[in-house]
Amino acid sequence: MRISARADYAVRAALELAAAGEDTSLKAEAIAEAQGIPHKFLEGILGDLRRGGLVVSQRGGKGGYRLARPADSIPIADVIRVADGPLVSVRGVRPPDLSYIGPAQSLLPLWIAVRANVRKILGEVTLAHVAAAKLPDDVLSLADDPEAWTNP
Amino acid sequence: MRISARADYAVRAALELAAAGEDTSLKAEAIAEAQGIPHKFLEGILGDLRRGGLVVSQRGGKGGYRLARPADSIPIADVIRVADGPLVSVRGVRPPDLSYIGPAQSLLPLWIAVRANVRKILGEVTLAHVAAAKLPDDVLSLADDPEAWTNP
DNA sequence: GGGAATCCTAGTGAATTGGTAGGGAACCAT
DNA sequence: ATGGTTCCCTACCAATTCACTAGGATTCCC
Repeated sequence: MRISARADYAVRAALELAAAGEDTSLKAEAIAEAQGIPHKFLEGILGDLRRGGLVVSQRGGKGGYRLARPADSIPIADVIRVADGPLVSVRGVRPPDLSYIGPAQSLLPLWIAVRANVRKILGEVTLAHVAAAKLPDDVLSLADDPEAWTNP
Repeated sequence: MRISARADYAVRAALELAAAGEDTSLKAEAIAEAQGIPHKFLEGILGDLRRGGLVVSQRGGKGGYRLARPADSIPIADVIRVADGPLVSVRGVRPPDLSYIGPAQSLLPLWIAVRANVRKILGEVTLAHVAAAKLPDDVLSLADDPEAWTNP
């Protein structure tokens, strides 16, 4: 289960905008430098976020990007979907569109369960949560287990 | 969050072996046909499973592949790791090796929480569970929610 | 108008993913 | 021991992703 560079970069860029405040706009170059993201690559991602309605842009001398809505109304899941497509996919198709035969039939509900769990977390946590370093309690309790930080 | 074709194919192949029984061996071609997997591609995956100690192989006329251990002792997570590397990764690196700065710092515990949740499910469910279509209750209850089957 | 920034298109190269091809090596039965 | 069967290995191909570059058009503020 791989989270792509696009998704990671998109969330980090959105977090910079969240930290700046809803009515402060940042230039793509400033975000790129702050987060160590290739700046032209980031421009393409910010374009996706704009077309997805999550940020608004302004050209010209005092231009830049800012969030289109309050940071506490934007779940991480929304940012990932807009920048990178479906939250969870198997071979590029989303779980309900899969079809398995024989002894693999119960794989479908298994993937669905995994997706439900991922949705629960990424749909609950907002940009405001992460930017303020105040994750919800149920998420924090998952990350608090030292076991969760060990390798395999 | 994408589950690769390799991972999906590997699990499905292992499920065919689990359904066949621990001491019946199946030919790669038979598995490929049963699950609709490109057979030469599958051969490579089965080689990984063999090198990972999950299956044993036999060449020659009555050859094929069979599970190296009982199906109820092989979690799905093991199959995915052996065939496809780390269970969850961000941009190809596993969460504990990431480092974030500024307002993105709390992304790390967030990914850790997501990974912990995925591990919990895929580490608990075994090949025997899926092959017998008898998922554990906690997994089943996640998949039972009709909400979990809807698009975004 | 001029400068500054976004926006759009397009192209390049490396790495990964998904898939194919051919042949060598081992095994079993006759 | 020979032949057929099957695994096993290496190499190759195509598409996609990632990272980066270039150039120009558009829009905005001063």
